[in-house]
Amino acid sequence: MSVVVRFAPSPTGYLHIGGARTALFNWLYARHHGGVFRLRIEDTDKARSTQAATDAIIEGLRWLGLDWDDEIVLQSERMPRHASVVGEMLANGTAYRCYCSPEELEAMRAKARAEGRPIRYDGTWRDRPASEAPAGVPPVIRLRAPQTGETVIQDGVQGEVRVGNEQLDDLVLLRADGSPTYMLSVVVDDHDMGITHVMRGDDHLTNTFRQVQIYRALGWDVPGFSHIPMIHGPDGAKLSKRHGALGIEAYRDMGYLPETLRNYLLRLGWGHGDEEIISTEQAIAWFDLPGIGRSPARLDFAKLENLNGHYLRAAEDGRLVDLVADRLGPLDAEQRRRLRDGMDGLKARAKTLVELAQNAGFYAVARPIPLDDKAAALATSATAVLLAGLATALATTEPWTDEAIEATVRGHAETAGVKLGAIAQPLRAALSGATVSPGIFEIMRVLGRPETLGRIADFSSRAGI
RNA sequence: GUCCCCAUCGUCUAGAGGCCUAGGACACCGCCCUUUCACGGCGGUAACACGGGUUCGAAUCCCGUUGGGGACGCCA
Repeated sequence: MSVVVRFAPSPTGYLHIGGARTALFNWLYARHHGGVFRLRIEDTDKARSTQAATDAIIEGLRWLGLDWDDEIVLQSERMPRHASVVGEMLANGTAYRCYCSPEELEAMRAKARAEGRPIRYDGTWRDRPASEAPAGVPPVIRLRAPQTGETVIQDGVQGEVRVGNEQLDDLVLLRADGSPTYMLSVVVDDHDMGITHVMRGDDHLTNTFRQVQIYRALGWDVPGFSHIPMIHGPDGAKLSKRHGALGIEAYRDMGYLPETLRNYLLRLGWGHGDEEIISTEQAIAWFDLPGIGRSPARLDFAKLENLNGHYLRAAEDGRLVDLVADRLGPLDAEQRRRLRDGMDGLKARAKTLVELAQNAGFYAVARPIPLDDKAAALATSATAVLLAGLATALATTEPWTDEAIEATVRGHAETAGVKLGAIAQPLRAALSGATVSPGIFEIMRVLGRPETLGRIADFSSRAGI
């Protein structure tokens, strides 16, 4: 049987990190099995759903590189179908009308809670004849669920999970206003879309029992289920905005690469021996249910950063120039050329694009370049004299390569009788405006002779020479 | 309260009864490389939650405890 899976977010917020992982797992599963990955927007809650959220989810999936197959299904457009299914259930007796008011239900729940019984609908209208229905009260439609025995699910991750049917109650399928509930909609849509395997967050595990009951009532085949553990914040508590329940676009803005997120999210709750750095191609080849863990995982930004550093170093220079340019503002051809030529030294020193852009700034500024406090402190008459001498030597250095430049600098340090470090730091300050930077020989090569000499001259005049 | 799930270094995990003196990665600490900071290399600290079983033998199986998490809506 070919695999058909789906990602079904509700557009009440952005694509958060847990949702992104669920989407990734489903996508990987589909691609691994040569199946189909579909996207369904569960927008039946009109009050909370927004177009902006839908757009953000779609944009997030695109950015992550998770492409879906076929048309996007909007659950709201399928409401007539949901209602008609309930009509059939009403006709064959697997569902019934309930006229309880919200107040009655609340009292029922409060009583059950007080008496330590399971909190569930007591079946008041399960067998009452329609003739007793109160006038003018629109009913909800409830599932006539089995009251004895147990409901069992074979979960691809959690194994066999069972619960006594007395724990479950007659859930609402259709609201008083005629709109379908989530429980009903998911089942009907998954069935109609031909979903063979449902993979979703652990928080849905207990919902699954109820959904299975709906499948049974309808006489439909039950799909496979796999419930993946949730992602917790660094402190082990539920993910909050403070930690990481941010939209995926927030991670993009923090300077993480999509391939980093794919790799990191994959390893959060899934493993393949000791493998850590896993390309997407490799992930598709390896991903399957048995590798998914059963316990919840915590978000670890330190590891995310480290991984991002890895992918930054592996990324193509041209692409990084574009990404950095997005953050630095409009760049001219010369600035882009410098960034590109200096990218090698730059990318080894950054964990995120934010850092990369920050560190690359000195290549893009015009003379005289700004110096930070530590760099400015190095601009003394002594260092200025040292650099002025170096500038003279640099004026005739040929060819303008790292090696030749290095030889000139080392030679000048020797004739001046100072250690390389004594000349290297002020030089770094003059060229980059900071005391931390890529290698100075590389910087000079990238900057070119005129700019290099110009920056040194600026530094000297700043020191009053 | 009722039900369900989970439990290996600080974190992510490897481990499917003997290969475990518990492996890898991140983080942390040393050392090396070195003009700074990184990168890289080498080394180190660090875990089977607890208590009972089962077994010749348990991180691995069973039961309980504790601790986390989740579900109990006319939300999804």
